[in-house]
Amino acid sequence: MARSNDEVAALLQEYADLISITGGDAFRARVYEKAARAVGGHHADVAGLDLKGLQQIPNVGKSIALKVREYVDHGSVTALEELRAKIPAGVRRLTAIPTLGPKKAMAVYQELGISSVDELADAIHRERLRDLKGFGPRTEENILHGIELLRSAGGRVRLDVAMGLADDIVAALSALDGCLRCAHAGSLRRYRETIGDIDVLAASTAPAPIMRAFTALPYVTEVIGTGEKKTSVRTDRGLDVDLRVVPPDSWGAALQYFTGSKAHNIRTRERAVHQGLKLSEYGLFDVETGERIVSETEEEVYARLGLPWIPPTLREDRGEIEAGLRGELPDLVAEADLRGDLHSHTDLTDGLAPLQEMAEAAAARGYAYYAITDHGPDMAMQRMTDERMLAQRERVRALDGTLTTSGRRGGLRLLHGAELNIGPDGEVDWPAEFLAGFDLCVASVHSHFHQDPDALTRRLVRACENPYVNVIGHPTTRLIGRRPGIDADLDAVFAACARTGTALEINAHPDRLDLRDEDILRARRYGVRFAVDSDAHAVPHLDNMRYGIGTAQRGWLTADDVINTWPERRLRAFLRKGRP
DNA sequence: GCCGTTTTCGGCCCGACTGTTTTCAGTCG
Repeated sequence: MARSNDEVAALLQEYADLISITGGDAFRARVYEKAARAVGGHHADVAGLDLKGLQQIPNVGKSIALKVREYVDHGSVTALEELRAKIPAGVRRLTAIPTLGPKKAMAVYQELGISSVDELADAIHRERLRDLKGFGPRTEENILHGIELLRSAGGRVRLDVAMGLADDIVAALSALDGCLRCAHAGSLRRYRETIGDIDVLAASTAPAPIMRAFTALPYVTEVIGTGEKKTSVRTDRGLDVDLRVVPPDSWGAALQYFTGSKAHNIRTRERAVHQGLKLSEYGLFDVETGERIVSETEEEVYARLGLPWIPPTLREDRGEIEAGLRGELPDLVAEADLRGDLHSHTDLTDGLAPLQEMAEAAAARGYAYYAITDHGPDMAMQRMTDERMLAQRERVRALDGTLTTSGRRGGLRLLHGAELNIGPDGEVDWPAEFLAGFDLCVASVHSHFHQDPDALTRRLVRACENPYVNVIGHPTTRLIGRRPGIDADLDAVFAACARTGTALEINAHPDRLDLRDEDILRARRYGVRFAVDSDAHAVPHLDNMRYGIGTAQRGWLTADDVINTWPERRLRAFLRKGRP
C-alpha cells in the first residue's frame, strides 16, 4: 500500500513549481523542493507523524509541517489550492518542454493566455510569440523542437543500455591523442536505476579536436550545443550525451562535480562556503585570495572539506554528508565480495542454457557456490514435475564440487533450489516434505498483482513464514517503466522477513532492480538480510550482477547485510532458517 | 521557508551556453 510520502512529495514539488512560475521567492521555492525530496525519502510514513515528528525531517519546518498535516487530515492544502486557482495545470506542464522554464511559461500564459502545449505550438505557428519581450525567432524554433522531443517521449533509459553507450563513447574518446583521461560520471556512475542522459568527462589541454571527434561519432544525430568546454548531443539510442573537457589538473574536482547528484553537490558547496572556500568543477578555491587549494583527485577535495571520500552510489544527499562527518559511512558491499549467486535458471524451465553451461560460467566468475533455482510446477507453462526436478537434483549433485573455480581452492559448490511461485493465498508449489529436499528456495509473486493491499501483504508474510522459503524473489515484481510494484504494505513484509530469517532479493536484472534503493534503505532498518541475485536465464545475464551491487550500495548495504557474500558454512546455517 | 562552528536575521552553489540582450536573463545540469 502506497505510503503517503510520495503523494506529499509530489504536492510539495508542485507547490515549488508554482512558486517559480508565479515569480515567487526563488529561495522559498528551493526549500519546498528540498522538503519534497526529504519527505519522499523519509523512512517513516508521514501520515503517521505529528507536527514535531514532521519537523525532524530535514528542510521541513513549522510551515511545511502544517501543510503536510493539513493534507493528511483533509486531503488538500489551502495555500496550494489558491495557487492552482491562479495557474492552470497546463502552464506547469509547459515547463516540461526543454528550453522552456517557469519564466517563459508564465510569460506566454499572462500575455497570450496559453495554458497547454497544443495551444503553445499553435501560437508559434500563428507567429503570436513574436511580439513578446525576450522571445525571438530562435526561441520559437527551440520551443517547437522541444515540443517535438516531449511528444516523442524520450524518457529515461535502462541502466544497462546507457552503460553500453557510455562505455563505447569513453573507449572512442580515450583513443584520441590529446585525451589524457576519460570517464563517465553523472547518474550512471551513481548507478541510478534509469538514466536521463549520459555525462562524459575528459581531461585535455586541447579540447577542440575532442569536441569535433565527439560530434562525429556515428550514433550522434544532432548537436544541441557546443562550446570550448562543453558539448551536448542527441543520439539514436534515445539518450542525450554531455561531454565536458577540463584541464588535467582539474580532474578530481570535475569528476566530483559531474558525478553529482545535484543535491549532493549543493551540500558540498555549502560546506565549502562555510569554510571560506569556493568549490567548482575547476577546484576548491580560497575565496579571499582566489588561490586554488586542491583539484587533482576527488579524495583531496573531500578531505579538504573535512569529509572522507564518499562512494558515488551514496551521493544523493540521503545523509551521506552527515555520516561522513561522523566517520560512519558504511563499508559498502562490492562485486568482489560476492561468493555466489542464489537465483538462476536453466533450460529445464525458461532458461536458455543447460545446467552444465550455467555452472561453468559461474565457476569462471570465481564463485564459491552457485544455486540452480528453476521454476516449480505452479508456473504451469514451465511443465515442471517432481520427477524432472529430482532428476535435475541428481545432475546437480554429480556436478557439485567438480568445476574448478578461478582463484579459489576446491571446486564450485552447487546448491539445488527452486524458484517457487507465491500463490494468491501465500501457498507455494510443493508440500513441506518435498521442499525439505532443496538446499534453498526462492519464492516470488508472478501473478494476481492486483489483489487488495491487505491480501497482498498477507500473501507475502505467509510466504516468509514458510520454513522452507529462504529468499523473497523480486519482492515488488515491478518492471521499470512498464509495471509498477504491487501495492503491499512493505513495512509489514520487511518486519516479517526480519522475524522469520527470510532474505529479501535485490534482483540484478536491469529491468527489475527489485528491491529498489529506497525500499532497501527502509528494509535494512528492520535488520533484514538481502540476497543480490542475477536471476540469470542465460550466461550473459550473470554479468548483470554489477547493477544489483550498485543498487545494494545505493541502499547503503555492507557485505555483512548480503548473504551471498558469506562463507558457505554461514550461508548454509542461514538457509536452515531455524529448522530442526 | 529553512537554518545556524558567522544562530533568531541574513543568508541561501556554481558555471556553461544560448538568445536577445548593448550588459544580461533564462535554462540547464
